[in-house]
Amino acid sequence: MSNINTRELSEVRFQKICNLLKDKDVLRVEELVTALEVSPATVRRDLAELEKRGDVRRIHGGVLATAPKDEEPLFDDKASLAADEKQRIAESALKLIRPRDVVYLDGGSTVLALARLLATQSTVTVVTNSLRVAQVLSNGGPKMILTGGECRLLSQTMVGPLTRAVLDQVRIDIAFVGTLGVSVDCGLTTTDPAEAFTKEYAMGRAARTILLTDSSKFGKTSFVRFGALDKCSAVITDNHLSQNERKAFKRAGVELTLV
Amino acid sequence: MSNINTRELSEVRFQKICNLLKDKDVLRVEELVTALEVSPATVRRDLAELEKRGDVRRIHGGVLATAPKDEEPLFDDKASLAADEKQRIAESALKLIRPRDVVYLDGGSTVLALARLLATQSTVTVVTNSLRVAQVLSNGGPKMILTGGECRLLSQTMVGPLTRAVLDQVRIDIAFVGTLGVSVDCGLTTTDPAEAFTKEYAMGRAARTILLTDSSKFGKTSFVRFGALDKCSAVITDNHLSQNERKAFKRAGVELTLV
DNA sequence: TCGTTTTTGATTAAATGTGCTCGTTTTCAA
DNA sequence: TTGAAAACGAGCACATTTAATCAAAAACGA
Repeated sequence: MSNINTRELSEVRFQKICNLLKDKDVLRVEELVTALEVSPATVRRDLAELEKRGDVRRIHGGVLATAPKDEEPLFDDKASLAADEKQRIAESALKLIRPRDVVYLDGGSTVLALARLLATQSTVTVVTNSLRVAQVLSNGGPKMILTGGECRLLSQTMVGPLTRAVLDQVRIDIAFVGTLGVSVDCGLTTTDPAEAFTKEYAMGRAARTILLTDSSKFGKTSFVRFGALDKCSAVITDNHLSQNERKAFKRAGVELTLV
Repeated sequence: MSNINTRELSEVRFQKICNLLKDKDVLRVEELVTALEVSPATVRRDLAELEKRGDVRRIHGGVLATAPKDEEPLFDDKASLAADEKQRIAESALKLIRPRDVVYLDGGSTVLALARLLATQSTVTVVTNSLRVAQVLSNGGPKMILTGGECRLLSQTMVGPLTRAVLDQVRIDIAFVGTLGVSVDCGLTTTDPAEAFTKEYAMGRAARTILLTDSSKFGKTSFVRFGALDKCSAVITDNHLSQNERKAFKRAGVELTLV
């Protein structure tokens, strides 16, 4: 009576599929058939359900993990992806800050690494639209001004036209911004229009803008553009950047700092 | 005398099911039948009850442990004091909010309790200058707008003239503010001038202002005044308020709601 | 003791999940 | 562009699970 009971519950399969997708971000239906020991029809039904939930993205012949690369990582990334690179980039960026500078810090994990380094400074003033930066600096350190604005859950930032109200009233010496995509063709891009608005506006208010981004973002293009490359006084990234990309950006007249 | 107590009370079974789910986060109905030595019908009835309580999630063929909700590492200092009173005050305040209201939430632990109750609402819009409120609502819930401004470490709020920039651009239906002192003579008082400025400014922008404060603040006077009592449409406090204070405020024409 | 209420177990019809077949769509190479 | 192979979705049959209903057993109060 319980010999057929070896069959798993559907939720367990869902879980397994998601775990398999963490190791290998594309799976064929046939692979899942052998891995889960169920029929192709069941695999397809499972994938349809998971797609409906937004956990995977189906393609002909298989399935992709959602959030391939240019999607925004959820705010639990902390020290996960390229932590070493982000740390080195942040340390390099710190050298550009002078005493008593007013520093703008954008959302994004690389900029957040810079915020951690600033926690012990006290002469600079930090202006930020990032709640995570605010959290890092909320135990003391530099004087901090928040931009206000509508709160965007995914990135934990304050974005949109309302941010202009505060930004209009401050002077920014140096702005550090991150990005989800940077390419020679499209410049700087991100997913959310309101987020893009605030990035662009803050850059416009700053005497200098420094782009901080790990090399994986190069050549990527996201949804909304928030500026051309020439808006950046400098670009700091890690030394895993491919030769092709280095040449392309060099031709475009962008000065790269690789750390 | 319990002659043949072969049967357990249902609550005992509930407990056992929950314990089993801690070891193994998915269980078949069949497993529970053998583990608890009851009929499938009883198991299903138990699961239905546990699901209604929110302790488990049923699926076809079995049951899942509910997602272990991320516990807030919230470093609650004052929030633990008079927690019951604050909770009751917050619950009473919640009734004053109508669907689609724009709600202003001030800093302070009593108002923070109200924010927690609003975390499941989605029709209201929250405007706040409190980073703690932002943290509570950062996992979803109502649309949230932050005022921006200078960050005050002690209270984890955004204060000062810069908050005006955003506040000027929003309409507030109902504002909930806390205080450090409330007295018939001096009205509402707090320690920090910049904090006082923002409280007063937000109150001026709101159609209605509700003061939420536990009874220990009555008769106290702090450093900076941020408004008279008649600026509040209502005052909600706990029922430990002394008779003397009740009379004094009644004479001053303030309507108190005691919970 | 009796009658009532609550809980449990059994029965049955409805709902759900799975694997199969079959016609259609997509992909890839000629 | 065209044709073959692979992949897909829809419908069907079969097995399992579930909800609804009812009867029996136990607990309870008088």
